[in-house]
Amino acid sequence: MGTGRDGHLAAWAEHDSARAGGRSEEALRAVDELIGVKLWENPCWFSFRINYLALHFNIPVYGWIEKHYGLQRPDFVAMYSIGLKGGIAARDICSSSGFPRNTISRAVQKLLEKGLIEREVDPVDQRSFVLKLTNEGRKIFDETLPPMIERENVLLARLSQAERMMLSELLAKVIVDSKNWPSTIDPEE
Amino acid sequence: MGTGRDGHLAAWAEHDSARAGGRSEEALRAVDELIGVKLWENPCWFSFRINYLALHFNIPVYGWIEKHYGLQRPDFVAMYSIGLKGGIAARDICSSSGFPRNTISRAVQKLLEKGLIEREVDPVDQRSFVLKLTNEGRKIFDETLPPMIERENVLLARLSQAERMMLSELLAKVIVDSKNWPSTIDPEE
DNA sequence: TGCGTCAAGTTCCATATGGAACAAAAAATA
DNA sequence: TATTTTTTGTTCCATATGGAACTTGACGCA
Repeated sequence: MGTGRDGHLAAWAEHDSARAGGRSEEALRAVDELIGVKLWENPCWFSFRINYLALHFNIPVYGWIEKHYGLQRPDFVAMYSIGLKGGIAARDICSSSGFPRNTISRAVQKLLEKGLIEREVDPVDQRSFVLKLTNEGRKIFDETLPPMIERENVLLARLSQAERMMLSELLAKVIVDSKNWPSTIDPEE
Repeated sequence: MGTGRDGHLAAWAEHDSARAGGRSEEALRAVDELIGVKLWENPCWFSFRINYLALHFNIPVYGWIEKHYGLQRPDFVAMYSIGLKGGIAARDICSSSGFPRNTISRAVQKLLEKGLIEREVDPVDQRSFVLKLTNEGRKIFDETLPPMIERENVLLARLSQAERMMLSELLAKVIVDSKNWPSTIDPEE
């Protein structure tokens, strides 16, 4: 664990050394005042950075998709998931995306109505359905990929190829451990 | 820029080398099937990872906060922002958190009603208000910090201290560039 | 000084969202 | 086998959410 036994606040203090190392005077002035504080003087440095980046990907990308295809975020997330791996069930989309069952249920129905996916009863489990993209769905999937990738490249523009690989590996290493994360914070639950 | 001129899909191909390098056979089996695909065979590797991590911080943390303090996400985000830097205005919370003006406006009013913050008219701009935590607000801020930091440590448990610093610096380097990101994807806007 | 434009915060309103209860099938248990 | 418990997807409903219009004050410019 490392930092665990030192208590909660130790992590903040330890992280201070990273602050001093990583921050240039130029960087301090480069960002908005409060963003700077949230970036450099924030005990929850990780969650702010993650959320800030997610935000600056999601808002433009999902805004654009809704405007052009009439699909909102849960709809597109479902379609994208099916596009990445055909034959999955709604439950898989839930667990990998974090959206609740009912939201994904609605998304699936909307995609069916629009003719972007099709489904048939899973032969080995009569309750659930096997989901696949239609040609129409695949077309949209293919069309939306480039602007999404482009947005990622905009965000990552300052990182070299080596830095991107390093970032990719670090984030993957964290996520691979996700099966060990308790789903709640509360000890008494 | 680097990858920019190679076109959109080049980034995916280039990233393939990272995949082969970073992924162990153990890692492949360690995560849920679809999560594995989204992690290792996803042209939008960055946004998935960021969103997945944000999710697994936000849901337990904000769920716990709402349950214990009756504050929802925008409320707490506003309070946390003010706690990090007193004297800010609502507009600052919007730009650093991505929540729209009306949502933050409601959050501020709720915090005022609960006596967690106080505000006075900004002397140099009669339209806006200077926001500060009350003692009560500061108390909640202090109480919520440890479990939030603890949740970060749970997520980052597999990373060494050196890896955390590396991750911290890489993410910061990306965010410092955020002033250069266009707010939209659409070229014709 | 007066006028048009912009920015901060609020209010209104349509709807997207998620919790909870539900039905049906599968799995577990006895 | 019979019975309980879990899982999958849907429906219902209260409400959180964000777009758009609005008010008021600041700012630019003639």
